[in-house]
Amino acid sequence: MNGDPAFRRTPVPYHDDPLLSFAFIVFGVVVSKVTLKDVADKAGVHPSTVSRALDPAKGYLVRDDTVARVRTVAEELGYQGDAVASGLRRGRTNTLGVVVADLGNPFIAPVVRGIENQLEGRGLMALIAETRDDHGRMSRVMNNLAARRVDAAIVTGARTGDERLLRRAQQQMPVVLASRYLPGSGIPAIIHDDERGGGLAAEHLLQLGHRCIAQLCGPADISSFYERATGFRSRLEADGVVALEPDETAARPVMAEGRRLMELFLDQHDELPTAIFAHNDLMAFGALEALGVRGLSCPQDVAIVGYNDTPMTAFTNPPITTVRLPGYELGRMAADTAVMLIEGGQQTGSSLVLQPVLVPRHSTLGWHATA
Amino acid sequence: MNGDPAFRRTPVPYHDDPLLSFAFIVFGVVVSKVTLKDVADKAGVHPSTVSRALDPAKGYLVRDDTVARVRTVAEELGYQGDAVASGLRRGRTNTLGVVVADLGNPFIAPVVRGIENQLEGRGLMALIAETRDDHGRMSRVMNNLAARRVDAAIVTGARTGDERLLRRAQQQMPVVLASRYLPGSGIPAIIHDDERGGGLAAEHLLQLGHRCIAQLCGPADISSFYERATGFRSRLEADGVVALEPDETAARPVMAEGRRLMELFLDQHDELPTAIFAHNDLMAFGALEALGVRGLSCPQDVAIVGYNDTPMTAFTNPPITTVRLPGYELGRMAADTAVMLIEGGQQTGSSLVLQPVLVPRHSTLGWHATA
DNA sequence: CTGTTAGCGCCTTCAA
DNA sequence: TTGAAGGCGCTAACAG
Repeated sequence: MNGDPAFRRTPVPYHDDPLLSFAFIVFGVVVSKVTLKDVADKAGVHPSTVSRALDPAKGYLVRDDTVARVRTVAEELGYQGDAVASGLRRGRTNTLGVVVADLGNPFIAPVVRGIENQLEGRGLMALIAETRDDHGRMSRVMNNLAARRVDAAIVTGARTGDERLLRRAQQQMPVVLASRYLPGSGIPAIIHDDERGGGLAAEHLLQLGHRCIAQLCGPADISSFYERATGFRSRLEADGVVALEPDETAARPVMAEGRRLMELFLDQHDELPTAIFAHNDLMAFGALEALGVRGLSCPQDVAIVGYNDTPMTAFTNPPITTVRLPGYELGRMAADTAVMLIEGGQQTGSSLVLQPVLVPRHSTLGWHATA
Repeated sequence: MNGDPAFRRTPVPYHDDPLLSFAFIVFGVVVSKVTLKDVADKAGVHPSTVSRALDPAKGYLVRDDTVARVRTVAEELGYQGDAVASGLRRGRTNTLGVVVADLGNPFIAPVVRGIENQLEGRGLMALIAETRDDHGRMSRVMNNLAARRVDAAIVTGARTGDERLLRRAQQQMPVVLASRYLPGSGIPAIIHDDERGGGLAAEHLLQLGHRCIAQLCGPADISSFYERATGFRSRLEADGVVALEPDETAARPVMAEGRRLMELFLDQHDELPTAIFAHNDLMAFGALEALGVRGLSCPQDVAIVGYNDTPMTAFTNPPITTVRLPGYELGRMAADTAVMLIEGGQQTGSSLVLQPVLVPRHSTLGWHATA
């Protein structure tokens, strides 16, 4: 990598070979842009024949030896079909938009992975965009996807305020919500049962004997956090326990906000709760930090439950009890749903709901009532 | 979300309004596909005028009031430009391919994030693909990107065996390597100085008094692991210490392989090393597990150094000493380089190399010589 | 400043 | 089984 020539890419008319319409200069090397027509000319057939011969779904229309000849010529010329032109003609780009709130959130990686893995093999690819939980960005992103004529969009970063936007987007492409949904919007969604997840967290803490319990809530305009909160509260109430909460919810479900809410709570309440439910693992770590600063330790002084089962939670100090969500599966199912919608399949009606599992670890199991 | 009507998307000729060439049925609602021509007709101008009026870079060619009128009509009709058609005509898709080895590797998230954030605002978007370190997949992915006429590709998942493939890909689009590079290939790369990173790890351990030191190596055909190994070895040798190694390297840089190599090492060597350098944090955790199974603990029995400074390493048990890489920055710079190449800029010559930093934590600081 | 013309590369009628 | 024709939606080049 020393002193490479400029990497130019200037289209120039190519005169030497009448077969080749165009050529490019790349790294100083002339490279042909071979088109269907070039292949057709060299093979002595019409471009449409080449098109048919090279399309697996249309190959049967062409005589076998013609197909073979065309294939050979295409190979020789290094023909590389143009998906853009094909997309324009067919009205299909074989591209999916994937809209996430935060690429840095560890929960999102398996989801994207599930989507990508499910798309691969079908010739589809994912265009990825990050909204950072910002409505303006969401708007721009959806417009951009519409302009690019993606065949469908999978949105994992929806907030309540985005509903109108997303319904409008639906007029241009199928939209599938993943992980976060918009109740009553009619937009198909693949989600996890967060009300149940919140309930599982509550039940676990109750069983361990906790009665003074707090929760640090994620943004209330995001379905998954709202439902975690509700599920948690109602399970506690069933046992006559009231969930304590700081008087704010997190602006974004990140570590810094977990820390801030924990501090806020400690400032506002004299009595230390014996257990805390943080709405995701990131916030749980923030809470952990805030406790540490005040000389409190987990699980001796306070038990903590997180959410998501982020890969490292098993190895943290202490290992964090958390609610595991099937992120990879969720991604795969969202991709499947999108593909089904693209192909005009029937929307079966209700959202698909995946079930969470509680994973007990030392952050709660290590706590013992000091009575 | 109960009993939504089928999500059909059938193109139908639209007769009621002669202005509108086409309409679609989406969710049972007829939605127009408004084209430039529709806007032009309604505004009483020629399509090219609309095209110019709506293109920020060409707007100055059109009289202000015409621009205003066109804008209004476009708004009224809900005109949404077609980036596919535009791309075909202009020979530019405003799309970048981003090829990663493993979307699940926590190091990759900030890189992708850096790329995406740098692209956003320039109207570019990233098509993402995962190779899973598989040569066949890499081949298919690069072909797919070529067919889609991406303006450039950023490849973070390159292995030595992919060199020919990627040089061929360069004839169709600019290629930028990120994180992993191919020495001598002439393909521009943004990397981190892994030889230095390995050296930092070695130096740290030597300073703490270790003399019996092992390393668990990542795949040798990936530049970054190869250089970590070399940098580590040579720094140790400078102090007359020979790096111990199991007789295999990891097939893939993942936790399971870290565990396997650690076990292999323990089986092959009678003497327990006092410190271990794992080629990334994932492998470090694998090693930690393997040690735990044999009743050994870190840092009391063995000190461990990881690599990457994966977000959670600060919170693990024990917190892991690791080498921090500027992943987000690397992504941004790779995107910048790609954009520069797209715009025909000069390739400045050498690769850009970012510097790693050692982050000392309890996994090494907690170790004390038992002499 | 605006209109005309001519495709970009492909695919899908329709006709032979 | 193949060819001819036309156009997807947009934009660059050329006139005026």
